[in-house]
Amino acid sequence: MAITPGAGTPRSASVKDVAATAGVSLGTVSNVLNRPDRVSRTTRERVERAMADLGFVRNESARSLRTGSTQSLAYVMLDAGNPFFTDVARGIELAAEAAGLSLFLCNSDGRSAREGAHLAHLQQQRVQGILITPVDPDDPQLDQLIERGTPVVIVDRTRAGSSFCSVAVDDVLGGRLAVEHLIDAGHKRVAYVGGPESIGQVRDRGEGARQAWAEAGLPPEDLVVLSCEAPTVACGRAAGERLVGLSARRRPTAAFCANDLLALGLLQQTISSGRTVPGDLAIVGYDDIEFAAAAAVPLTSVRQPRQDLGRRAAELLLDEVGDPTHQHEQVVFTPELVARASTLGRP
Amino acid sequence: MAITPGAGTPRSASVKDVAATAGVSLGTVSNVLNRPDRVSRTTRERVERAMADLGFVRNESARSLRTGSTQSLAYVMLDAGNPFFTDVARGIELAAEAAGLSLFLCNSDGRSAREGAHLAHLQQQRVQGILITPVDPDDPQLDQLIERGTPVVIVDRTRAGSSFCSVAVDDVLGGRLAVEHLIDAGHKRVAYVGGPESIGQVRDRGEGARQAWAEAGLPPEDLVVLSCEAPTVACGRAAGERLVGLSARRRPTAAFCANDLLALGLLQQTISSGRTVPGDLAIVGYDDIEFAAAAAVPLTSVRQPRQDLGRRAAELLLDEVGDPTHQHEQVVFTPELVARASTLGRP
DNA sequence: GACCTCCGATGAAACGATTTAGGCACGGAC
DNA sequence: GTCCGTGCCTAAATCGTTTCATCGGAGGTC
Repeated sequence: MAITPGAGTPRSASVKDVAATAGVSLGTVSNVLNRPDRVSRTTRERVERAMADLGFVRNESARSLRTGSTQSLAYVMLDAGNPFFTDVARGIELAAEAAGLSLFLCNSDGRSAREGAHLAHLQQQRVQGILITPVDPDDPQLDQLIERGTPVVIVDRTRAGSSFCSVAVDDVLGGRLAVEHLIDAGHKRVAYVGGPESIGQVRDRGEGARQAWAEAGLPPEDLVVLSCEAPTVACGRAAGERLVGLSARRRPTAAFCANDLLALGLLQQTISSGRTVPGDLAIVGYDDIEFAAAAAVPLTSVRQPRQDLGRRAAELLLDEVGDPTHQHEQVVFTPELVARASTLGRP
Repeated sequence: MAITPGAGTPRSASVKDVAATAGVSLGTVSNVLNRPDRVSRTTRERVERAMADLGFVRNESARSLRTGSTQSLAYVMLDAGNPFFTDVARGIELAAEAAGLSLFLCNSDGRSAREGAHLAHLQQQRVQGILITPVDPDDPQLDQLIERGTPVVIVDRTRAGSSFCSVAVDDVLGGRLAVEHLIDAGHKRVAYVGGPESIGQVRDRGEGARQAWAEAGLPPEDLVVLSCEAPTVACGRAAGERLVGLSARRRPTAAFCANDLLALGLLQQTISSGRTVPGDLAIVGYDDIEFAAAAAVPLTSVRQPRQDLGRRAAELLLDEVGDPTHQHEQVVFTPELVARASTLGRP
């Protein structure tokens, strides 16, 4: 009985094997792969046949070693569990696909260390470029990437200097829209439920809220700021409990939350504690994720063009990769308020 | 005035440059990188200094070409927008991180073509192994991967043969749990809102539902099956409209949905059309995603150990990669019903 | 028949890391 | 003084692909 040769690891066929099988030279196989028009039809078919027979799979490491470039981009997400970022990722993916590149998604999960590890690895992989929503936009590792030749585009964050392209949404405006909407509805005491101040978004949205409040001539102390540890559903619930604890005189009649996760948590806590939305508390969220509209009391929210955000970011990156005269650009999208039952229902 | 040398692309430093700068040979630099203990302290420090000065970044392509293996895994997700899969991904990531490997996430978005492109590319990259929730578990491309030496673990799906490891949850049991719960609550007419029958999960959960129904001795025609195009929030809403269209005599008093997205859509449609949950319609979902508990009427749902699913899958893959005596294994987790207000509230 | 052209195929030289077989210097033991 | 270990380092081969200068032969022209 014959013993299977090389039963250990079959180690896949190389161009050399293909060349031998097809009876041509190495260079010809490579031509079939990369410039099929330079090879005669009969030879090409013979080579393709050999590839199929041997189960040849091109070794991307060797290819990119030789050519000095890869066919991939990467997006380092801040939180893969937040639908906002997965929608952004989808926009990026569409652009990458259109350009014939593949996209790797990495999740930093809000942890600097994890982000750093991903970046180091991507740099070693020599990806064409990196899109990132950074834990900290001022992280010097980002500068180091640029210096060492890996283009970086910052997504949904901005940075003071301009050695990067970035794509973001005007969060100050978003904050204004939300609070103006509440003021128009007649609310005189409003809570701003934010995440930690370390997040630029949270600061900007709060700033927009304050601006709108001041312009309406309302007393600053009636815009109550609640800080949360993290912009999550659980923290939104906790914020709801803090609101209940306030005396009726000081209790806001409306809340603007820094994102939809917070808003959904707050919504749930409010309803399950027996109060009504928007009767006892009107709620505005931010991001307009799909679940916002699907909440049992559909959530008024500030919509960001998530997919466009991703697409535009990828386009900027591709331009930077392809065009030596590329100029860095800071794109700012305009958000839009989507009013739904959580602020519109009868009180 | 001096002209910046090589102003085009700086082309990063190689081990050769480091060796020249540090005044040692190439091999020594490699030793510093891979077996620092074999290098004297003074030499090592000199080399490390040179690396820092030159901004040396190891070229992973060259490394993996030479060593024949990479330091990465990949998870090809079916739908990155579904929190269920992002939670699974997190479990995988934890295991990968623990093993010192990096994880690439790819999103097939339910499209075979996209999935195929990702798989081909990953194979060319020579990733150590692939975890996948496939569009079609019987896709021959998966067999081809195995044949050509890339280990594959199937996640949240199963396959008849056993040339793969797989990790899944007992969906028949999950379906039973859901419907038994509704029967216990006294419902005599129940809808099963499923996705397309092409999805194994949808079939299995439906099968469990039918089993429970039959065992309770209830007439089969009172378990109404509604098929949806896709298991999404929008389709859940549409299903709600179809339910409303039924005559009061034929209209179910409860619905079991094949996943939480469907359930949330159905919940929203029901409430916004002026009916109550669970009064007019009790609802059970599946997956117990975070948003299920956060819905304004918290959703009863069948919980799957999502993160454990991912972790275990990654462990199986790592075992397959590392252990030549590896035996394929089909792990099946047990789901659990989490009862909440959407079935428990006063009618 | 000599010469030129053009197409297609060839083979060797890279790319940047790892690995392995050796080489050199220094010290200690006899 | 010779011999042998030991500790550190060097030099060269290698991984699989792409690229580029080159070569051979078929066909056309004078």
